[in-house]
Amino acid sequence: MIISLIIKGTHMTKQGTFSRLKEQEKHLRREIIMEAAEKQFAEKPFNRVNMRDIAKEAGISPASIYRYFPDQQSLFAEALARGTKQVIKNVNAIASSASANSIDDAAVEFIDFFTGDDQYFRLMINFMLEVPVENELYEKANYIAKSLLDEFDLLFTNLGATQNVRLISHAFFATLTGIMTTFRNYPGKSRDEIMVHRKRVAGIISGLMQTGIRRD
Amino acid sequence: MIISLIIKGTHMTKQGTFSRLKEQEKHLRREIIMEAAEKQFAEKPFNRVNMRDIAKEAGISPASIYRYFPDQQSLFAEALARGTKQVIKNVNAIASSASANSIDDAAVEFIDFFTGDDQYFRLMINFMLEVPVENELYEKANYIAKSLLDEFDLLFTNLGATQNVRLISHAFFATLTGIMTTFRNYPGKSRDEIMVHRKRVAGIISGLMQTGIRRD
DNA sequence: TGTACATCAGTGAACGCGCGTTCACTGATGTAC
DNA sequence: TGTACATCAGTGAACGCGCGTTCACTGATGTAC
Repeated sequence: MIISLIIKGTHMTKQGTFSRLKEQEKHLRREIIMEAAEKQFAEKPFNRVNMRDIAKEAGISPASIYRYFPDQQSLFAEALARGTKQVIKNVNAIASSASANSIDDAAVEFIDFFTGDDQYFRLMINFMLEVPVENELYEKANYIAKSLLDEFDLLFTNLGATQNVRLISHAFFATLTGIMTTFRNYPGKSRDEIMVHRKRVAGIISGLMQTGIRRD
Repeated sequence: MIISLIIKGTHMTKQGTFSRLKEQEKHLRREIIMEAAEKQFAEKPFNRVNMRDIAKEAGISPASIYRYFPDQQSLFAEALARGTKQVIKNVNAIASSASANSIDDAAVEFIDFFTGDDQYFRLMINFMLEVPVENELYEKANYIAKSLLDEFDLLFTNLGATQNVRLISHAFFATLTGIMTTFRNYPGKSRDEIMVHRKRVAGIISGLMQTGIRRD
C-alpha cells in the first residue's frame, strides 16, 4: 500500500515534471514568436505586420504560429499587453511617491513612452475603436487602459483627491490619449518638436488638475 | 471690329455657359456619388465601406467613380469634410455667443455630434493615425481639426483668455478626442449610458478650464 | 443637311496583391508490450 | 531489446476572400466641313 503510494507518487511527479517541461518548452516557443512579433512592430506600422513576416522573423513557418496562438488578434493583443508593461510600472512609481509635480510627471511618462513605442499606442487605439470585439479579446486589449487608470487613481488619491477619483482618472487618461492621437503628423515639425508640443499641451491639463485638486 | 468683338464675346459667353453647364453636371454626378458614400458610412464601419458598394448605392459601376475621384482616399476625405461641416457651424454658434457654460456646451456639442455620427469620428482618427499621408490629402483630412480649433480659439478668447489660447484649444480638442476614443466599447453599458459618461468626463475638464480662465 | 471624326461618360470583367488561415503530409520522439 | 503504434511539432503550398484599380470597349453627343 505504502509502496504503491510511493510509486504512484513518483510516477505522478515524473509525469508532472515531464508535462511541466513540455509546458516550459511550449512557453519558450511562444516567447520566440512574441519576440519576433515585437521586433516586427518596432519596424513598421502595426497594420503592415503580418503573420508571414513574424514567422520569418522567428525562423519558423507561418502555419506553426497557429500551434501557439489561435489567431492574429490574440497574438497582437498579447504583444500589446507585454509591450506596455513597463509604462504601467513607471507610472506606478510616480503615483506611489506623489509629489508636487506628479501629475505632470505621469503625463510626461505617458507621452515619452508612447511617442517612443508608437506602434503600441496605435495598436491600443485600434483595439479601442474596433467595433464589437469578442469579450475575451476586449478584456485583454483593455487591460492596459484599466491598469493605467488604476495607477492614476492611486496618483490622485495620494495627492488628496477624495471625490470622483475614477472620473478624474478617466479625464486624465482621455486627455493623454487624445494628445497622442491629435499631434502626430504635424506638417513641418520634427519628432522632437512634436514631443515638446505634446508635453506643453499636457502641461495645460495637468496644471489645471493640480490646482483643481488642491482646491478640492 | 466691333461686330467681331461682339460675336467673339457671344461666342465666349456661349462656350462659357456650355462648359459651366458641363461643370454643373459633373458636380451633380459627384454629388450623387458622395451621397451614396455617406449612406454607406451611415450603415457600416468605415473600414468596411468599399468602392463596389458605393457604386451600387449610386447606381453606377465601380469604374465610374474614378471619373470623379482619383482614388478612395480622396473620396473618403471629402465625405469626412462634408459630414462634419455641421458640427463646426454649431460650435461656432456656441463660441460666438460665449456665456457661462459655453465651454461645456461646446464639449457636449462635440460629443453629441460624434456619438451620433460615429463613423466620421473614426474616419478622422484614422486619417490622423495614418502614417505619412501625402500632404494634400493630409490637409483635407485635417481641415476639420483646424476648423474646430479655430472655433475653440474664438470661444476661449470670447471668454477672456488672453494667453496660450491656441494651446488651450489644443488641450480641449485633445481631451474631447480622447474621450470619444476611450469610452466606446464599455462592456455592459448602453449607448446612452456611454454618452452620459462621456459628458461627465468632459465636464471635469471643461469645469477646470472654466475656472482656470476666470482666474487667468 | 449629311457625313466623318473626336470626345468622353459609362461599363463588366479582369488584374493583382495582400494576407489570414487551413490542408495534407513528414519526421522525430515517446510509449506499450 | 526490438517493434508497432501514437503523438505532435513543424511545414510548403494552396485556399479563399476582399477589394482597389485598370482595361478594353460601347455608345451617345457634339463638332467641323
